[in-house]
Amino acid sequence: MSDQTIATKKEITFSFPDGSTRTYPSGITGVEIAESISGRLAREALSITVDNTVFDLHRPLTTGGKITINMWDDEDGKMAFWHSSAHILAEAVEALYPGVKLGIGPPIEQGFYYDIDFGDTHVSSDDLPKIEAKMVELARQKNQFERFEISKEEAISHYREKNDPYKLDLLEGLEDGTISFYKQGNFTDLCRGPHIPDTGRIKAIKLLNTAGAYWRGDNASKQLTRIYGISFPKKSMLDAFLHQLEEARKRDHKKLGPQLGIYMIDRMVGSGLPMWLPKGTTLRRTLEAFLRDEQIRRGYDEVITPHIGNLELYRTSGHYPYYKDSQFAPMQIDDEGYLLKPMNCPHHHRIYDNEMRSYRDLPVRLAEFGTVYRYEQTGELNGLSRVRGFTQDDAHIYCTNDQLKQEIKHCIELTQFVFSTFDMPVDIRLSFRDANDEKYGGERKLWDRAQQEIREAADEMDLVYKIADGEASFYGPKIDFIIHDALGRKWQLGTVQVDYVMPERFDLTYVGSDNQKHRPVIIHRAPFGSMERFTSILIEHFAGNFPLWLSPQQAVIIPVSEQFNELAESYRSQLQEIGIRVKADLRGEQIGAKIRNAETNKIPYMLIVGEKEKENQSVSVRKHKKGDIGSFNFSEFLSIIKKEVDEKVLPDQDPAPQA
RNA sequence: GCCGAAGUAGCUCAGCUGGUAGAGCAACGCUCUCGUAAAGCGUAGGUCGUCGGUUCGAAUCCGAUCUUCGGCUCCA
Repeated sequence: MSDQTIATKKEITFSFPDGSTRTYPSGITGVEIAESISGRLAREALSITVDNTVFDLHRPLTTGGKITINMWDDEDGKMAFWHSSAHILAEAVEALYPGVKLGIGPPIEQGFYYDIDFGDTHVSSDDLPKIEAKMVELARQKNQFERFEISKEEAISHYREKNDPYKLDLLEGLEDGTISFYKQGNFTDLCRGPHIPDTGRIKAIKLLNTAGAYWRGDNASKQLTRIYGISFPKKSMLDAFLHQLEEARKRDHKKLGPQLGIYMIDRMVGSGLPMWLPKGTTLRRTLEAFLRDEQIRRGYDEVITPHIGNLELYRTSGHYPYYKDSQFAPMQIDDEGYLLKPMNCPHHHRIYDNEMRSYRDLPVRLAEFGTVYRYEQTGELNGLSRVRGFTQDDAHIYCTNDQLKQEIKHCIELTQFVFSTFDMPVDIRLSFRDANDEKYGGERKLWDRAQQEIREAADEMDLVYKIADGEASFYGPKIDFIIHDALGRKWQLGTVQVDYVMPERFDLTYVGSDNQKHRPVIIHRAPFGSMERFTSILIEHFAGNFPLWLSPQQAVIIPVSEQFNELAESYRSQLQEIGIRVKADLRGEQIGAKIRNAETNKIPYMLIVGEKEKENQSVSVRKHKKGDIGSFNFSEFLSIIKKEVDEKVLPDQDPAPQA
């Protein structure tokens, strides 16, 4: 960069996001540009982006281009803010723990962290308030972030002197002439930047937790202490963030799941092996029925395959011994090795190969809710979302190369339909191969064609997508669906993957119109991914307040007193008759207690019956979280509730029946 | 697997520097027969995750181990 060049009389022109352009003398800084527009802009600006490169606001600019002055709401602004916060964290730690060695301290999606080698000192979350207080003190000093460039040689001797092996390791990968340092207060760090103008912008700081993290993410190298934190330009933003955290904590499926009777994990059965309780099973079977019906409508055939398979099957697929470390050890049966199945595909491939396939039969779409077992490391297990035994909503589509594009479209369409039912927005990522040919199997020519067709399919469906090079699986490119839940968190769920490798390995063929054998291509797809993981996300997405069609118990009948138990029973059987999951609460409790009980169990409908209802065959309806919605003729209510189930109405868009 | 934290009644939690466990809710029994988020009284319930050590004495101190939580690594 030539920004060190003293500004000449040259003029440079910037174009702003609104399309307007302005001309300034070369060497002008971002702050000065902001000031020329408004004082408030200058006060709140955090960084400036020129033609996709982000600069400090105090950096003299010598080339014009498209600029954005980044505020808190701009991604580039926020990243600079959190990056600068990480520097303050490091400054505070250096002040409190002299002699520590610093690793890296980047901004992340929500906040920042710094990896630090504390030597023999143990730092735990108990120490965070102290560090946090120091950070606040340093932030208040309003120290400027000063940038300077130095030679690689100087940088190396600086860190030799400080005896910091991590920074020296980082320096090795850097070119001379591109090395910059940033200094604020008493702290200097090797850093590419950019940073916010001064520490005073940071008004609220919270250190969240500590964790071990391997240097450079390599589990063979030393583990450093990572401190996570977040910071904001306003105290109120921190409060809102903490409130959001609290919300997420309340929705935690590990808490809500067992509480609502969805699942349990029992140490005698084994960790990572969840058991679906009756209510959870109802929920899961309802989800499965939903997807199964859609699949049948779309020409899938359902199959069922065993939970174990001969080791030979997995040698053929290549999964054994390649994934040996993440599988349960094979068992010996009559001199042969058997494996608890880690995926369903090989079984399905053998079903495909069971008969002679003609091009007229294709595509063959085999679907199975197939349970698989994988050995996950103990530290990885997490409620329902990371387990050792789970069920995939798996399917394999065997088709010709000419059918591929159409089939990809079908899969995308099904996946989108599924997520729209839950009102979950979806991001689409096309995961393609990168230049490292070593990583991939199958013919390059076929890959290129598949990637082309995936892209065409996405374009023809007017999808908005991102392309991620290097994210493909080893056997083919794929489309990943990343959904957003009600709290705005992102989860990668469904995938649609193209596979050229397995047809070769299993020698799968079909007879073409030319009477010659041809290779089919396989699409692996799973909209939910895994029933366990998807359920965990559903629980958190809805905070346990499931839409009526998914609720394990859809209604409870509450007689005002025991005198009306008979009426309650009669209503219950009529509701059950039309397929509603309903119970009558006939306990000798008071009505308020029964209602409270139903509310805490998140039962969508509470139907109160007493004298009035007995007289005119009506029902007083109370909705979960909404309260009393009035009285209905009972037979009228039957059709209302039936309709709500059939239409899969979501809790929020709920057109509450008017009394 | 690695770093850090935590495990007391079904649940939520109390139990100070060692003196052998306590509350609320839930459960069960009785009374109340009740109109939209907790009726009253009573009963029962714990070898304080497990094993070992220190001590006259351990929920409390030490060690090991298991499980869970927050991360790291991994994820066909």
